[in-house]
Amino acid sequence: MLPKNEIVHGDCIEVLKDFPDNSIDLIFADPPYNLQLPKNRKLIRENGTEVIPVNDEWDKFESYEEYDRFTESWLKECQRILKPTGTIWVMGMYHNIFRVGKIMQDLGLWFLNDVIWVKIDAMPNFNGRRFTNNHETLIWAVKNKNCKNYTFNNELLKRMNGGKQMKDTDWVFKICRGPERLKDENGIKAHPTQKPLKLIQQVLLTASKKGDLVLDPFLGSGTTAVVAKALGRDWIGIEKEKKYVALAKKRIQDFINNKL
Amino acid sequence: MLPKNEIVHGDCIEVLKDFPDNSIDLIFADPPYNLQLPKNRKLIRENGTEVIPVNDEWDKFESYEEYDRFTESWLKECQRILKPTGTIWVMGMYHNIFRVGKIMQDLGLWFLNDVIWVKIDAMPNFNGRRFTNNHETLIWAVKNKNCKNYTFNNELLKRMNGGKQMKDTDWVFKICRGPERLKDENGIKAHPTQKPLKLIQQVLLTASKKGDLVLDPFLGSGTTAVVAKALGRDWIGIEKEKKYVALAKKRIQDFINNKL
DNA sequence: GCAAGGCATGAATCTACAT
DNA sequence: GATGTAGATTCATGCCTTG
Repeated sequence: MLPKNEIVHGDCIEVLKDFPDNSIDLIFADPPYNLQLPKNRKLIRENGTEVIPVNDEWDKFESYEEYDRFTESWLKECQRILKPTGTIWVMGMYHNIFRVGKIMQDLGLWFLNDVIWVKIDAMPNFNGRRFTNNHETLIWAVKNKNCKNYTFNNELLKRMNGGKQMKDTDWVFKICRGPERLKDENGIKAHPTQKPLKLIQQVLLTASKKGDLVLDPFLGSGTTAVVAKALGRDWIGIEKEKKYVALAKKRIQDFINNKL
Repeated sequence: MLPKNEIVHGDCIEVLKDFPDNSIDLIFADPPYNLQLPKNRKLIRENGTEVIPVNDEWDKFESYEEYDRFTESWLKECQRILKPTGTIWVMGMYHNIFRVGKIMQDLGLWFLNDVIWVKIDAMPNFNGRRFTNNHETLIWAVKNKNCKNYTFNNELLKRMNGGKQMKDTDWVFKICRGPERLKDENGIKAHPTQKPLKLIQQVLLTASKKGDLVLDPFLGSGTTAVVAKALGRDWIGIEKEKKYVALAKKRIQDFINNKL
């Protein structure tokens, strides 16, 4: 039925179709951003090193329409399986978050906040033709407009914030670099978009309780699973790419071994 | 032809239809967040408290569609009249900005940044069920993907930012309160969504030059006109509500009188 | 051992110009 | 227009080497 505390290898839309209605407490989704980078262009730093872009096949879509169809499909399933007391978090940046947000509203998901993750140590804008991209947006929503009884750990958040109510602009975290960043056998980043543990931790501390069931339909490097495990939540991760399934499995096992 | 340095009283979509193609250097738009339909009108008691209407009758999906049609109409005109070297700024918050952003992308407008205005002195969230809303989002875009020669005053921005490249999260300004806030004869705020001068000033300093022509299709209290005048830009303002036309006209005249 | 400096690098819708 | 090549451009952070 529900494969708790496991990674499911497969297309998330297909996998989600087998999940029962109203069964998930919290969904964290970091879907493909549809970056649309120019082809055959390299970005070289002054010191001669090359910026490795997100160029994976999973981020490529033929058109806005195709991206929208994909987005609506997985969001529809997520909405269906989300409990009325649950919440969904969807993360993105200006390439995709506006499309995603409109589709969420059209499905009837009801927004609670759009939270700004202000990045520390983000990459500068090299050519000086725009502002530095220094944030990502997290849309936080309930299943529909009538859902009022969702989890929001206000007192905990206030304690974490020096006694003051936390703002949608108070999420300031480092990007994932250094020892936390998973590397492959060549020392290159093993996943192009690994998210920081602290960011996901903030999501789970905000909107879930111990024993809740957390779903990540785009598990990637497995950050959500590790954080859920650490915080005593059950979790389900879905990942399409076999190599990332293996990466995340090893990561989770390493985490458990070091913990015990 | 182009009513420079004037306020045009009328529906912005109708007014914009008479403007020639490729004629505006910078558009700043702070569109309405809610539908202005009669069935959605809010009732305000004499003591200022709000009568909450029964909303169950009207179809929520229909209202989104109505808002989307309106949004697409004015954005289409704005895109048409924007110079290939110009840029458009559209401001909003989570109620509307995702819908607006998707429609902009669908029209072919090409995003440069989504800038976060981090508010100072924003209202707290009283019931402790969400994060405090502490920001608004400004989408900054060019007419289409191929437009590269837009104005971005990088050197000025760096000087304003201590020699460092400015980030999309560096826009921290107070909300419009105190003497800057226009009041009516009863001392009540004369416009519900008056924006701070410094915010609009940052927009114009970022993406326009002296002598450029700036358009605000939702002029409201006239902040854009005042800032444009102060910075030596020409401007056009469109405003549908007669009382706000009068308010802005007086404000601009007061500004000119005090300046001279 | 400690301080200073070199070096790597991060979800990025690069720009200008020639062909 | 589309494509290819050369050019100009950037910040914070942490690890590691050097002195």
